[in-house]
Amino acid sequence: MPELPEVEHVVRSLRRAVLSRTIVAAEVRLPKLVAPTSRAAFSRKIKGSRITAVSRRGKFILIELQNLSSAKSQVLVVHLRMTGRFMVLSLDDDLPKHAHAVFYLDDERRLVFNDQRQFGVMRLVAASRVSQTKGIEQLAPEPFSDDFTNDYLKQILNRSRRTLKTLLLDQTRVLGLGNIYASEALFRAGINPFVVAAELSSRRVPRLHQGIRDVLRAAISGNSSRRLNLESPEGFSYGEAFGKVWQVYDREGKPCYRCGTPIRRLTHGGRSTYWCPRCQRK
DNA sequence: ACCCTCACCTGCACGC
DNA sequence: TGCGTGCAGGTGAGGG
Repeated sequence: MPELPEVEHVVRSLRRAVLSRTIVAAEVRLPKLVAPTSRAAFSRKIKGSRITAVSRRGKFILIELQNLSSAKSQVLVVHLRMTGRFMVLSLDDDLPKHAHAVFYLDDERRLVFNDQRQFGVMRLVAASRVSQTKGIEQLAPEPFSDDFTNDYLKQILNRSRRTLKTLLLDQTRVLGLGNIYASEALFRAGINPFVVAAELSSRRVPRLHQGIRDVLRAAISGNSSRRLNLESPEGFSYGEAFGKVWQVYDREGKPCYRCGTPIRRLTHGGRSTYWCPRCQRK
């Protein structure tokens, strides 16, 4: 589910909730979550580790662990995919239905990974190898870094015959957008989602660049204004609940906030694209 | 090298 | 009420 802003928010919440805690035991209940590592090996490696940092790269969550006995530093790399969630529960709380991993902390609490659709993945890697980890090594520059420039975006666009909407979902080209914010970024830029990337006129590239950064920034600050509380799992959801960031997504047939024209939706490749046919003419 | 389709899962909203 | 269909915030394998 989460796109970059939601992952960023999960990272900040994890820092508040579990930074400096030690994992006294780990229990994996869904083997494929940590495959090809066995559940036993995974638990053994993680047990007795202290959480020394929480960060992210794109949509990957990086939980840095210091092994107290061997002084070895490793990183728990987590991808939430569509429905993965972290929660912090007390020992008394019932586990939610899809709790696939439970980390017992040294303060009588449990960090729980819950994932209804079971797409999420977890991997332990040596700290020095995080950037070479499959999935991470090919990622595009962080959208707020100095490397994500208009020129970079222009080059990427020029090399592709795919539509803008499809290209924006490719994390190796543009990092951080998902199906919601790809539509939203294009709306903000006033650009039609079905334009072939290489055919976007040069003067529109900066607008797209701005649209991408603006929507991510707006979503991150919207999320931040309403804190994600890992301790009350029922108390939060991603997306619209966090602020009015969605201007076209899930608004088929409803009037465009800018011009009143009904928002349109098309599915291609099994994914919905939303746009305003007037504000985003070809 | 690129790009498309499908597969991975559960659950919900919808129409009949 | 039940059942079938389509859809859901993401990616990766496999094939053209």
